[in-house]
Amino acid sequence: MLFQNTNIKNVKLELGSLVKLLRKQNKLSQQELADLLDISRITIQNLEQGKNFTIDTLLKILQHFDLLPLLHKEILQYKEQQSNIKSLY
Amino acid sequence: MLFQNTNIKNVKLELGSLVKLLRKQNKLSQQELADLLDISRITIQNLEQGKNFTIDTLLKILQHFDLLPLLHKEILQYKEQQSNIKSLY
DNA sequence: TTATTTTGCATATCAAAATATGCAAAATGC
DNA sequence: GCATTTTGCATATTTTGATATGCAAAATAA
Repeated sequence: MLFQNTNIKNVKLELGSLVKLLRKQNKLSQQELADLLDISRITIQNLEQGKNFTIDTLLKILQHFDLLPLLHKEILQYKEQQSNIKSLY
Repeated sequence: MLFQNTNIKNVKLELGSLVKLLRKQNKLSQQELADLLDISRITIQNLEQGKNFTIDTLLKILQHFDLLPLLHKEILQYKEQQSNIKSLY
């Protein structure tokens, strides 16, 4: 499609799409990834399809693909940035 | 503390800390933010304290502070980047 | 200080995420 | 083509996130 408008539903769909991409690039089936993370295949399936899910599920997956440090850094940087902005007033 | 080691628990704590920062900068109480998003104060309290929570709760909060487009963009960019890397092999 | 607001935490209940199982459709490999 | 693997989806059950309420501690304001 031409563009994606930003709303909660689409962000969840994109997150699901990203997880599926990472899983495929690592040549893992839903069941294999589920077993590695000690969660069920259905949980991964629901996440990949844009259903609601918990932050623990997402972070377990990101951790497996070594993306937790990157996310952690982004959060810390954004916090730092926000704190600095406030101090200007 | 000197540095934060990256694990799931700490990332959840940082996310909670970020939400609290955004809420305070906008001079909202937990109850006021909860009312605006039609969720309960306890849900926001748990998120801010690093407990487990759903992606819907987080995205509602980010949406309120106009951070959904930024997150959406980051996800799309990361997906694009990953796809390009794979095509090199 | 004192009064007011906000927050943290406990308990209990409700709603929904996570799970288990089975099976058909789709994708993959031979 | 056929066999195998993977995925999607349905139903039912278990687990847990979300909620409501009350109250004490902490923070804020007066």
